[in-house]
Formats: sequence, C-alpha cells, structure tokens
Amino acid sequence: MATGRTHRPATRSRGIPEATVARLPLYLRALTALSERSVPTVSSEELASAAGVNSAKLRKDFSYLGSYGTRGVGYDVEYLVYQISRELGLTQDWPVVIVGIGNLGAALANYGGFASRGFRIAALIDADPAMAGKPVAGIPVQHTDDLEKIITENGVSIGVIATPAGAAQQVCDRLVAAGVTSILNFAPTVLTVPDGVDVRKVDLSIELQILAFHEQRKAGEEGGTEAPVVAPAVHGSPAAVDRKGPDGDVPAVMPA
Amino acid sequence: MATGRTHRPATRSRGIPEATVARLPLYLRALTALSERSVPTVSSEELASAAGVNSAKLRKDFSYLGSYGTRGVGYDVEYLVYQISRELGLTQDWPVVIVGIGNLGAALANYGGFASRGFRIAALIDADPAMAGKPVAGIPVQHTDDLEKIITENGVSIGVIATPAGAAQQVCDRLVAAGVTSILNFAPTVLTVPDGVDVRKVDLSIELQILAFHEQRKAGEEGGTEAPVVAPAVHGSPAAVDRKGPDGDVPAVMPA
DNA sequence: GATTGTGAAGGTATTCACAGCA
DNA sequence: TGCTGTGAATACCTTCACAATC
Repeated sequence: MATGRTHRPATRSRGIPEATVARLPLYLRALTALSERSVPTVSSEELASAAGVNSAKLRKDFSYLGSYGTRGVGYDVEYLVYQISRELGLTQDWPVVIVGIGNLGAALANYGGFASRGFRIAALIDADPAMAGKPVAGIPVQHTDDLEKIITENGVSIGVIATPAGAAQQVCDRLVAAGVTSILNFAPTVLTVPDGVDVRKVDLSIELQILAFHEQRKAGEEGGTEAPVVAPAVHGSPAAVDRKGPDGDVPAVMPA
Repeated sequence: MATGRTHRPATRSRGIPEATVARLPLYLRALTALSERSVPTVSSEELASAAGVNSAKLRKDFSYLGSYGTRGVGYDVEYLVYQISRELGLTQDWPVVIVGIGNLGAALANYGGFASRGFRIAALIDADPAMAGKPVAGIPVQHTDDLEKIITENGVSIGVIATPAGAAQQVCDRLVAAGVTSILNFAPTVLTVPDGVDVRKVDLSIELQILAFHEQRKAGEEGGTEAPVVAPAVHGSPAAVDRKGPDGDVPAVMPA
C-alpha cells in the first residue's frame, strides 16, 4: 500500500519485512504505555495481546530486529522502546508539512500524537490567500506560493496532502520537485510519483467500503434471509455464456 | 488489518480474497471517473494504470467476481461499476454514526465522498453537552446519552469512532452492545471487540512512522549526504550474532 | 489481432511447535 | 520451569505466461 510505483517488489527493506515494519508502531505504542506505567519487563504474550496481534507473530517480528529478549523472562520495556524507535527512525525528529488546511488539515494539525512521536510540523500550507497568516493549532498558515522555499529551508522530506482530490497531484508534483520523498495522501486520488518516492494513502471511503462488504456478508449469512442481490439481466455486455453471477437486470449505476 | 479478533484466519470471505476486496474500492473509483467521462469500455491495462495496480493483478481480482470482461475488447464500464458496487454492498445505503465530533469528527462529517458512495450519516454523537444541537455539516450533534436509541432507531450497523483514545473502548463497547457490527476506528488505540465484529483502524501516526522508516533507509543509502541519522554508538542490529543486553548508553527514550 | 481468464510458479506472511537458554 | 528465537509447515498473494475467445 506504499511503494512509489508499480515496480519495486515491495520487497523487505534491509531484511525487515514490510508487514513487520507496519506493526512496529503498534508495538511501540503498547510499549510506551507500559513504560509510562513503569512496567519493567513484558512477555511476548502480554505485549502481543496489548498490541492486538498473536505472540508468535510478535516474536518473529522482533527476531528480525535482533535478539532483544531474555528467555524465561521476556523483554525489557525501555530497551525495546529504544530499539524500535531507532529502527523506525524516530530518534531524530522529522519536519513535516501539511498541505491543505481545510477541515481535515486542521484536524491533523491539532492531532497531538504528532510532536510526541518523532514528528514536528514545520509548516501548514494552503492555497487560499485568505488563510495566509491565520494560525491553526498555533501555527500560522502559509501560502502555496512559498511551498518550495518552505520545503527547502526546513529540510522537509515528509509531506502530508490534505487537499481536495483535484489539487492533490499538482501539490504532490511540487512537493516532490522541491525534495520531499515521502508522502502521506489523504486525498481520494491515486498519486503518480517518480521512483524513490514513497506514498501512503489514507482513505475514508475505501475503509468504509471494505466494512460494507463484510457487513453485507454478515447480513447474508444468518438465516439466509436477505436477498439483497438484485441480479442484472445481462446488459449489452459480455459473457452471456457460462458466466456465473445471477442475471436479472442491470445498472442503475452509482451516483458519484 | 481488520478482523474482529486475533482468531478468524482472515480467510477469504466467500471466495473473494481479502486483498482483492481491499482493491475493489480503488477500481470502483477509477471506473466511476471513466463513467462520468462516458467512456464505454476499458481494458485491464488502462484500468489498472488508473487504479495504480498492475494489470495481471486486476484481472485476477476480477476473475474472483466472475467473467465480466470480453476478450479482445475489455470491460464494459457501466456494467463493471454495477457489479463491483453490488459486490461491495453499495447498492443499498448504509446509515453510519460518527462518534466524537472534534476536529476530526467534523472533518469526516464534512467529507463529501460520504453520501455519494453508499453511505449516509445517520447521526453525529458527542459527549460534550455544549455540542448538543449544534449543527455540523448541517446535521445537529446529539448527546452520547442517546447513543443506544440512535443506533437502534436508525438500524445503524457501521460506526465511526473519532473520539480521544481514552474514550474509544468505552464508546466501542456501547456501539457493539447496541448492535453495531462494523467499526472504523480513528482513535489511536487497539479496540477489543467480540467475535463477529469487524474493526478497521486508521492511524495517522502509524502511517507517518512507516514513512519515517523508509525515509531513514533512503538517507542511509546514498552518499550519506543527508547525515541526519544520529547513530547511537550502539552496535548494528542483526548479524551481531548473539547481540544482547543493554550496555553502555541505552534509552533516552521517547517522550510520549 | 487484441485482450481476457487462469493454471502454475514464485514470493511473502503467518502459524506451528519445539529446541535452547535463563 | 518459563519464555524466547526460529526452522519447518502452511496459507496467502502476486506475477508470469499462454490458451481461449471475441
């Protein structure tokens, strides 16, 4: 779900599998909570359950980082927090810009977990001149015109796009041209970027649609009641032949 | 990344692999765009590139749904839109409640892609009495006290949690008790739910941390120009064989 | 000739289950 | 005895490559 372009085998980066990397933040969060409660050590079983994964997976994940546990005892909380933080690159802090300070951008700017976890908002950028200078989350919004300058002067390599879909690709291009190499995209668009740039996408409607899929299945399962499927009568289209799907009548397509 | 609890093999649901389900919304979005431009048919190659995946994968994905294409020609756009919508359960519309109307909740409420894609905001709910009655995105906010009533009366089965982390589990429990079986969680917490309830999680700081991981790697690769990595004198990670024990300088742990 | 649909091959990820160590 | 670390087994996903079909 990341990767700059279709190529790049999404292969494990430096020996650590992508799937493992995606779980490290989860472990880190659970560990941080334990650390705050001054818990000195934790077993794979306990930690796994706090992170919502199973313990074998967790141990395998940690084994990619090294042997940081003690047999018969468990893991030293502080030590693990440090090792994972380092592995994730959180021992330095990353200046981040957020582009598009609408409802969502403002929500992101106000999100507390930001500063506390290795990231620092270097700037908020919006295309609306009326926003310029207005403080959001205590940070004055700057105009898109200065985007390149802001990126360069602050050494920003991570950008967050929270603009409308229509503007996202253009903003992305400018960010990349200015030197950003990692992008978190909240706009509902597929971004095209050159090799070497990572894009991750967060998309509300995709998540909801996935839930709807499972929800529908649940409804259909029990009692077999439901009969939601309307079944199209093969339209001017294909596979009249051996095609499976029910037939009935078609579209009435989606809105937009 | 979903699934109710550790168990449930995350197995394919009704023959359609989870990975495929997660891509259907992507295809649907690309198809909808084509549909709006009145494009009648599309090849796997074209559609795949619009959706940002490779064409073999797309064809394989579609093959799980049925044989909806025409060899030598491609796919009928309208027909596919309909089939995918149906598969995702978007031919009905799902009432959704959003709990926690802070910055993020408001942003979600204002998110346009909502109504247009098979979902309808049935209610906005917040624990702050001062919010009650105040309209957000044209919908009056209701108080948490009425949560159960709202869920039941509207037949809501999908809930969105946008509360602070501390309140999330409790809200989740109430939603589930009231009949919600799918939850989209924006709070940075692991939710525990009974079997049969799906949870999906959207987490800004996790995404950023994953980006930071890759970003760090990039910096390390090239000529080392960047030189950002502070590199604790500590030993390398893996191959250090029997690596072990905190010695020398360790932690300097994360804030929170 | 073009493009789909799909077996088969190749990877990646998860889980099992137990040897090894504190 | 208790718990980690990890090979081996399994499950899942992606990609290849080509026969089937329009």
